Amino acid sequence: MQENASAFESWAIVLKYHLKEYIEKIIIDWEKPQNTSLHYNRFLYRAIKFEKNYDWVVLKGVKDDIEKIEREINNWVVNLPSKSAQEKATRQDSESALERKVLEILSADNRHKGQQLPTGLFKKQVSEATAITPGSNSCIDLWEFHDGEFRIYELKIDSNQGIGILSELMFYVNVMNDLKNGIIKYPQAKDRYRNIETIIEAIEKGTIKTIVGVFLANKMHPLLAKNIKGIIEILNNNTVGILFEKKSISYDKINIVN
DNA sequence: TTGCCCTAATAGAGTAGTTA
DNA sequence: TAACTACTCTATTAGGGCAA
Repeated sequence: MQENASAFESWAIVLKYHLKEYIEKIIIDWEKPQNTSLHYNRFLYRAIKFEKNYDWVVLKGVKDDIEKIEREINNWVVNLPSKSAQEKATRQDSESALERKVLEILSADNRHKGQQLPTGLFKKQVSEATAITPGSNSCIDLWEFHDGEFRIYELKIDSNQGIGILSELMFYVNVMNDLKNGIIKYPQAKDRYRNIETIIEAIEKGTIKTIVGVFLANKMHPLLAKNIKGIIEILNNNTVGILFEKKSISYDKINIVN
């Protein structure tokens, strides 16, 4: 999803920004791969959400596959953390070490927060046989819930400046938005880790009003960094809808203070 | 020569499944 | 149910290509 060849939303957004006077619509077209895979399913989900979120995006790909995803999505569940996240990073300058530092900062107040929240999609129950998308290590870096706002942080260290950060964050935001809206669900589980009960309770009580995807990075890909305000403006000019005077889905960028 | 970008290889983290 | 294994995926690193 993060690789250049796969991050189609990222390229579409930056093209739409940098060539705004030339581009009215962006058409996403593709052929069915010979061997369909979990990655192809995730691509389909991402493509469908991209078109739903932005009225200038048109899907022209394999119609049967799009319709199949739309038909079955209500049966999907998201996997839950099966244990606590690792406490120690192997390297002090690693992304996971930075993630824990930021979590400590978030922990300074009383907001609900957590790290490494899985986002694998499965049909009805979590198992290898029922996997829809890659799920074993597809996780939201950090999350925070306060006053109706569910914030998803996508953290990148300075050396990781891929353009795919945008596609990755969009995927996480859409999964959480579908969870919030009851389109996809969490399965039953007796063991709960990483503060997941807070999220489940918030979904059940309907207290999540808005999802905010936050780019948490000092350095970004040049096509994003130079014009991040304009990029975010395009991201926020979506058609997802407004709840309680706030966008259901929005994006923001903050710098990491070392 | 230097710095940047990209790619491929590898290490590490997290997951589901299996077994005792 | 805990411990272990196999597997997948992401993050990280090293090295090559290219332009200034």
